[in-house]
This record gives sequence, structure tokens and C-alpha cells, in this order.
Amino acid sequence: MRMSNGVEWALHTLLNLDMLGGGPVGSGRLAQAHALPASYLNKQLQHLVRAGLLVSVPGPRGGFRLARPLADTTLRDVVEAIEGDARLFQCTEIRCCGSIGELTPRPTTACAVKLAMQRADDAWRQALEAQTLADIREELDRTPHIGRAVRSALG
Amino acid sequence: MRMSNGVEWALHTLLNLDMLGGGPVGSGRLAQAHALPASYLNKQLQHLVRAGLLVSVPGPRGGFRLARPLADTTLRDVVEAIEGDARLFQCTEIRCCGSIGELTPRPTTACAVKLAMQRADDAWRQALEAQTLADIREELDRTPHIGRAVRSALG
DNA sequence: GGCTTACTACTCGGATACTGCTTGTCCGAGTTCAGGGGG
DNA sequence: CCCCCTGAACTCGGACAAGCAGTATCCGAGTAGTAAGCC
Repeated sequence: MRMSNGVEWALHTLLNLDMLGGGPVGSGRLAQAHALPASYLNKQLQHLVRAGLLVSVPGPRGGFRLARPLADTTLRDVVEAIEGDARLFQCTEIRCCGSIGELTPRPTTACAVKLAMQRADDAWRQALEAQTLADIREELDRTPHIGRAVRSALG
Repeated sequence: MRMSNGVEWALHTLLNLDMLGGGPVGSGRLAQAHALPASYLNKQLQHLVRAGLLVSVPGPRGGFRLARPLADTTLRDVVEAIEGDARLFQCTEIRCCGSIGELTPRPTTACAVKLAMQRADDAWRQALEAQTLADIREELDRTPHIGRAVRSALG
């Protein structure tokens, strides 16, 4: 149960785009910034476009730019854009199968195991939602040479 | 990023073992209880043995029995026994790669993205740890026919 | 009759194939820009 | 000199393979129980 690398790529790319300002940047240069496979990064950024976090501009001088300020984008938005919004734990209702399932009437209440795992899932998503990319950007700005390097590499 | 089915299987199996009392139960019967593939369930239960949640008894009349009361086993114990204790988000330090990485000195502080994701990870694990299997057992006992069915199917 | 011993049946445990998803790559559709020709 | 048109280059977007973890299965090692043989 490992999260896709695309989440890390997406987060750093969003932060880089914010440090550069408004203009669109192509996936090729964004990939070069962190030595990532360009086409595959492009694929991940398409997920962010569909989720409304990025806007894509076709043609020469095109690329991707932020759809809204980083303060309005939470970690949860990014994770769910890449990974989907499926639950970490998927209940397959095995309580209704096999010899035990046949000996019990159709349950009317939700599976207690499922509910317990969902509580943890909710805590995770809530913690993700409580942190915006602007918070991380602020953290990064404590070391100013990072922003300078980004502008120097991509600007 | 989906959790393995083995977690669900392990949780229900642990609960079933507790409802039956102390004696060891073979993986064949435990699997039959929920119509699961026996050998594969066996593999998952081996993980629980290595984690110290179960004790295995070889030979005829052998099987698996609980190593300790359910009140001493948390959801986190089970999840980490099956899935391992690796972080959901694994930072690959791409900030040090590519053209940006070459323009920045070796960072002395931890990656801000990594830290933010770890905070959510910690919230998840904490929520898992706050719930014991005894709590779920208590929830299940609200509908007594479940326990009767388990004892009737496996006892 | 009681004890020892060999055998059988049943269990866990790990080694061995198979499947689906994540990862990675490639090519086509669309758009902007530049340059040349015409008015 | 200005405008229009054609072509080329560059971008995103989705379709097409490769690698790997999760899934499923099988067989061997070991043990408890049983039954037969011996004292």
C-alpha cells in the first residue's frame, strides 16, 4: 500500500509553478527541473487539470499554469486528484459470505470493521485537508535560495 | 493506493477466533467461514504470527489461536502486520535532483512536503491505534446472532 | 492387559506461477508563431 | 508598407508496452493421534 510517486511529483511541480508566477510552463521543462520522465509527468498533470487544480494551454508557448492560488488547494485535493477518492480500506462484505454468512440474516447495520477503518481514513483525509500548499510554500520560503534556484532553472 | 484484502480477512478472522474461545483453529476452517482461499488466508495469518498477534500450533488439532486478549491489539497492529510499517507517502527527495537540485546546496532541513504528508500519516496511524479489536468485538455483540453463527459454523 | 513403536492423517510454512496495476513510452490533434507572397 | 496565407515547430492528450507488487496455488516438513505388535 504505497502512494504513487505522482503525488510527490505533483506537489513539487505545483510549488514550482507558484514560485515562477503566472505564465504557463511546459511539462518538458517542469520535468527537467527534477529529472523526471517528461511524458509520465505530463500524464500526472493531466489528472490535476481534470481536478481543476491546473489549467493547460496548448500550442507553442503553452504548458500548465495554476488554476487558483495555492491557499485554496489542500493536500487532499492533490492526493485525490492523483490517487482517486477511493477509500484506503475497501470492505468486501466477507461477513456475508461463507458458512458464517449463510447462518446470519442479511445484516441491516453497517459492518463494524468497515466503520472503524473509515474513522481512521477520515482522520487521514482531515489532516490532509487541514494543510494547504500555501502553508508548505511558506515553509519553503524560510530558505530563500530555493526560490532563487527555481526561478533560475525555469524562469 | 488500495489496502490489501488481507487486512479485512485478518480482522474478521481475529474476531472470529476470539468469539470461539481459546482452542486453535485451522486455516481451512477459518477460510471456509468466509469463503476465502485457504492457502492464501494461511499466508496472511503467518504475518500475524510473525507480528506476535497469533500463535500457530502445528500438527493435527493444530491451527491458530490468539496470542493475547483483543483489548491489547489495535487496528494499527493488524494493518502493520499485513501491510508493513512503511509510510503511505515515500519521499524520494526529487528536490535534490534535476536542474533545481543542482542549483541548490545540499539541504540541511527535512523536505517540507515530506513533513506535511507525514503529519497526515501520523494522524491516520494514531486513529488506528486508538481503536482496539475489543472495541469492535463489543460493537458486534450488539447483535448476538453473529456470535451464535460463528460458534455454530466453527465451534 | 499394558507399553512401545511404526504409521497415517492433518497442520503450518515456504517456494512457485499468475494477474492486475503502477510505471514508462510513443504518436497524433491542435495551436501559435514566423516567414513569404500579394495587394 | 500592410495584410493575408501557408508552413513548421512545439504543446497537450490519449493510446500503447514493460516491470513489479499483490494474488493465488502447490508441495514439503513436522507433529499428534491411532492402531498394531511385543512383552
